[in-house]
Amino acid sequence: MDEGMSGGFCMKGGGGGGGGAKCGRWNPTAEQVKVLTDLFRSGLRTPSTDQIQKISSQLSFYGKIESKNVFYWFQNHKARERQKRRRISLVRQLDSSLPLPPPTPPTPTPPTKLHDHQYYCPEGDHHELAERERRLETLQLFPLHSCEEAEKMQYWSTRNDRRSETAVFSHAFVAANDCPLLDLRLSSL
Amino acid sequence: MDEGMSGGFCMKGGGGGGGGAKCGRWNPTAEQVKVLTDLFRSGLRTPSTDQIQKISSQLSFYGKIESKNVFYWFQNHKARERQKRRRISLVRQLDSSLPLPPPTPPTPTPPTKLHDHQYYCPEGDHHELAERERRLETLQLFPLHSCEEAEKMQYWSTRNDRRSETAVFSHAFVAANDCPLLDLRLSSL
DNA sequence: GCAAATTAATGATTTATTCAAG
DNA sequence: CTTGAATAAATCATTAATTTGC
Repeated sequence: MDEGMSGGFCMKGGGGGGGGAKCGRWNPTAEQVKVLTDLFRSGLRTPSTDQIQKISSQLSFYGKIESKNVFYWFQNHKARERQKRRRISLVRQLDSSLPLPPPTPPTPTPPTKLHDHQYYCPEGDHHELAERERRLETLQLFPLHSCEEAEKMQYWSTRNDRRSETAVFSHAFVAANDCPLLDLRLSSL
Repeated sequence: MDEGMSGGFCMKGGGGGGGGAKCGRWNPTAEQVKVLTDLFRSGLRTPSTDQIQKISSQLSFYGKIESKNVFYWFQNHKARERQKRRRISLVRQLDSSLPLPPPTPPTPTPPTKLHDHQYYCPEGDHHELAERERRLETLQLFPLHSCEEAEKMQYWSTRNDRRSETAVFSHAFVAANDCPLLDLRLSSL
């Protein structure tokens, strides 16, 4: 069951920089994860090559890391988030977990406290997600969990802004640690 | 902003049967809590509307209760279990800073085409830390036995396979009590 | 022993995300 | 790019435990 401490890093013996074996799998540090998560949460979904290199470079400060690790991390994280959402939607396709206005007609006292909050989705007229969803069903084994463990910081986080991209980088790093605070802006390339 | 008023809803009038008295908020009975807890432990995390209604209906046997109470209970319980788990899991990242092998590949990776499609799949074993983290939490959460099955069943029970749902529910109730041994199967609705 | 005051649990709301659709 | 759907996290608020003084 153990993750396999891996008697030691086998390193990718194969082709230079190519043959990644299961031996020396990247094991991100907490700081690295935090930075990546913050970047993701800040809107970064598919970093460009340049961005990946910068990120990787800066993250190497915290520990061993390669560009591809960054690339994979984003790809996996994005995919996993999607799957999670899909599964949840599936589970509640026809329903809506909610305090729901009791379908039970005879409710002597319709609580005034029952504000029309979020939950509310009576009809189950979901789109034709059925197909793919049904297939996903069998694939899902575990509930869900996200590595969103970032502390709640006052991110203005404007995903739309192009500036945010650069700002995001700095910010993420600042949040992660107070050490390097490097600049990953493309302009600084 | 408008904080002062607080909830400001001492809504009374009690629900149907209840009679006035403590109507500020639901006060679950021991039996109700036991059933809910067993359902949770059986893997039920986000009950559907139908499930909520059934649970609520059956739990009303023990005392006053509403659907939303069930909904909130699961929300809170799930969140607080996770929270508890998070507190404990401060131990991680044991090998964050390894001396890393001397021969750092001169060409970590010339990712010139990251955006096109797959980077380059070495072995296929590239997962991020999220997986490890998730597994850890899962194990800690259900140290007793495999709850994975229950969860799987839960997800499967969406629509195609109702037997699973039945199984989960029956299981929970059987374990929960010694009294009514109620049946929450959809078919029994 | 009881009751007011204080603390701990936990039910109920609000807020901030994320992905998806238009 | 904007809006919709649906949480999960964070927070608020009330009830039950308990502590303390008489």
